[in-house]
Amino acid sequence: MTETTQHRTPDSRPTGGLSAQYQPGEVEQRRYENWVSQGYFTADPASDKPPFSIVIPPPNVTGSLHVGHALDHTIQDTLSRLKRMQGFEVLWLPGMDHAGIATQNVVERQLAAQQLSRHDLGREKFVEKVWEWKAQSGGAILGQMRRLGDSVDWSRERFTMDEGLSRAVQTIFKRLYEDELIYRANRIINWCPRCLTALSDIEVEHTDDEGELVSIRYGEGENAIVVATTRAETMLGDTAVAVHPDDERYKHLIGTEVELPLTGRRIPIVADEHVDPSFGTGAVKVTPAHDPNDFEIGQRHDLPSITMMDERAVVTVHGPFEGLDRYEARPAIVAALREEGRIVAEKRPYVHSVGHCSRCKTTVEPRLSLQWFVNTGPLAKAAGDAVRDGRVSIEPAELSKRYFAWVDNMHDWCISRQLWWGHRIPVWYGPDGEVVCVGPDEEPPAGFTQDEDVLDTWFSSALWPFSTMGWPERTPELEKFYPTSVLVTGYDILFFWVARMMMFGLYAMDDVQPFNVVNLHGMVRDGHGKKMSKSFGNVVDPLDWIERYGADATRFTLARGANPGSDVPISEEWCQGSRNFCNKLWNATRFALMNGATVEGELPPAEELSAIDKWILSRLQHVIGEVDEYFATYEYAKVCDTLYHFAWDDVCDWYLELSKPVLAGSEAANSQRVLGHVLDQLLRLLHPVIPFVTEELWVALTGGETVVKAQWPAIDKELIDDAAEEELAALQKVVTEVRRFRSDQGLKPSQRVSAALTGLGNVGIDTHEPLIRSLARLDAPGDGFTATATLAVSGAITVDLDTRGTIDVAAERARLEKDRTAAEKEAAQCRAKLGNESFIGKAPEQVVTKIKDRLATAEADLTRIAAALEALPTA
RNA sequence: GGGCGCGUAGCUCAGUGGGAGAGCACUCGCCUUACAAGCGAGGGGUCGUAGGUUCGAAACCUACCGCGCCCA
Repeated sequence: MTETTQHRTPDSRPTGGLSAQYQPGEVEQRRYENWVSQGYFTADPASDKPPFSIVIPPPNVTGSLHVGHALDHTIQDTLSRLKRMQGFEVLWLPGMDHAGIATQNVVERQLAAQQLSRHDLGREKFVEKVWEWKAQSGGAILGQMRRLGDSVDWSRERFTMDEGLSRAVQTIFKRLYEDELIYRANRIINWCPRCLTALSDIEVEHTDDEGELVSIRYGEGENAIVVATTRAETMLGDTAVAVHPDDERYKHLIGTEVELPLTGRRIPIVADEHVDPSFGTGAVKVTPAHDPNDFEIGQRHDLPSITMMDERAVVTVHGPFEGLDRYEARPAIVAALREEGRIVAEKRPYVHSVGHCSRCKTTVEPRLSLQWFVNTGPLAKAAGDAVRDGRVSIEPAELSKRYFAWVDNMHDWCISRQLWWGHRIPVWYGPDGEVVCVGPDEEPPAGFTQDEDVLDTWFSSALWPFSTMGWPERTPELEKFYPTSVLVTGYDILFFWVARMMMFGLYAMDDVQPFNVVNLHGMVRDGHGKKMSKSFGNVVDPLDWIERYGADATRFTLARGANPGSDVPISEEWCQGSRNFCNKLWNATRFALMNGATVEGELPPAEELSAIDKWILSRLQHVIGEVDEYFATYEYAKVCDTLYHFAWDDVCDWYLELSKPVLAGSEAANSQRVLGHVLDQLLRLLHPVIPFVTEELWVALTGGETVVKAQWPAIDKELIDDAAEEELAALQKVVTEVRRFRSDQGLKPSQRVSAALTGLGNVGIDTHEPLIRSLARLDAPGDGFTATATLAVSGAITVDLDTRGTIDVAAERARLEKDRTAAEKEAAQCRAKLGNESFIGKAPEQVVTKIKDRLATAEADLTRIAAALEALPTA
């Protein structure tokens, strides 16, 4: 298998230098570099063509191409290439995200290997170090995008931390600040005790974890009250116990105080509507500094907040527990309470929902702290309205419900992060508590110091559709390409990113939406629909597939699985199938070249064409129409499926086989031209999904410069030919029936059989008799022809075969009986319907007619099957 | 707990009122001058369960069972 069969074909016929098998590795790099150097992907804002633009969801600078990117990029590249061929000026803008926490973590890990922390370097040196890291190791994904074939405009690559984008960040921050849409406040936020930073709500992942539920008795005797908690350690920070105001069990206690165990503090018992009387004992401990719900209860009842842990989740309250980590403190405190006889019940394990840092998986600690927030109210309203009024459509539309649920209930967005890598908050503080927000071209007053925090990475990502085009300047790019045409991304970041781009885009761009369409795709899963995970060992590395099967096969596998809104299962077997498909195209084109296929000159007029040529041209028109329709509705799987079947079934299995005799003869010219045309069009249609093999083949076939710039096929209604399609359907039926007979009879393909065909004229295919004979391997009846079997094909065609007396009667009887059973079932179904008066009376006329036709066909079949069975010799 | 979605062939999925489909897998036969990464033929499904609407339900409605995702 290692040796290629490059010169196996007779060299008398030109093959365009194509080997017997497609070798993607040899083609891809060469083609890609050529496309880029020719400038095919460079967008021109001054162009007269209508614009089509996509901004890439910027991958993390730390990232490498995983299979999710491969899907996302395949779709974007497919759309970009399609639109380019359709005559649009296409901008697909690439770039990367600085990925605050992720990148800082990477560099900190490197420092840790040298026993250093970022504090040893200091802020300035550390940030320098991160830039160094980026220069050396960042952006591996960019090279990998080339291998996938991404037709991005490399001349416009951007980075969220580059100068222009930083300027955009500062500009919008100041605007929002001045519009009072950004504020600073002491709030309870999600805190990662490992990353030591605040997180926004959506950077927290909830999972059901095993914990414990401990019931603790506060107070003594009649005034005792039992609270249930999963976080016993936080009792050190309790400032109240809350019950529901209507809870009869506790009415007498409302307004009284109990002693908080282990501390000697006395805390009030308050009534609050938000307490669920059915949870636990119906009484809850209130720790305003360490729980978001408790924080709100605290606000409503004016309770003090006692912070009992530091930023690393270590207990800071003086006493025996001071210095213990939260997980050490929990059992220690439970033990101490148990000793006092205060533990009433313990449930272990107790499964409940726990939040984790989306970056490092550490359990999030709610923490009261001073942070910056975006007031999302008016921004989220506008973001919802843009979808509601149709300026932005979400595809598939069902997912817009989720979008509304999110934007209509958005919490204020915590945007400050206690990190060093990111856009530093442009707010400066004066010696006397002055606060100044500094714009891009402004200087802070002397003696002021800048806020230490940086912005959430998603803050700059939210500006991506316009910051990358030069905003806040009014650039030709913005003029031409904003709003962007489509945003392609996974439904998992609808909230992270899409909603935020909508808010900032509408705000910054005078209420013009950042994109017209949001095309959401699913998550890539393994061949059994399971989530890919390292621990499960089912992760596909797209680069591995590209290496072994080619970028086109990888892309086709992904696109073929991409049904709207649903996840995309892939497996290596299916990728092999895609590779086989590319090879099929390769060989079809090779065959065409060996047989003089050409794209020179006009197509011959219909009246000069054979039914076969007219048929394939007609089929092609339908396919063009279907592909256009499916692209318009983002049905990538159906685009692929349609083209796969047209190419393999119609073109290769039938058209090429039917054309072989003509192409080998002296009157091949018309078919050579039609074959050239069909392949030319087919390769164009496939190019957006599988760019490399189509480019190689199209150039070989047509001698053109590149299929990248070729015009997208348009339907020619003149070429639709129903008569030719019916004719070919009849022809296919005869051939298939004879093949089935041969197969059932165990006749080998090499075994020629004499046969007489009658009745072909009944369906107008008498002229195709030689073809039928060739495809079904039937010889003309010679002297001494004796029919030993008769095959009655529906449509009054009869094939008498001379099988030299060796007919397998049992096999033939079985075959006919199977046909009879099917026909009987069909006839019975039809009769039942037609015998139903309600059906006749209420069903539409064309349905009734159709059923009548079906019955007639079934009855005719039954008659000929009965005759054939009758004619069989008895065993 | 709230919301959304899904149960169709061994696997993964199309089909959304009128003849149960595809890819892969499987069985049988073939080195057939483009392709064995191929060609030809075939087997395989009470469309999750139970009711209902309808002349007619895989599709529409209700309930239940099972699974998934998002949010709290």
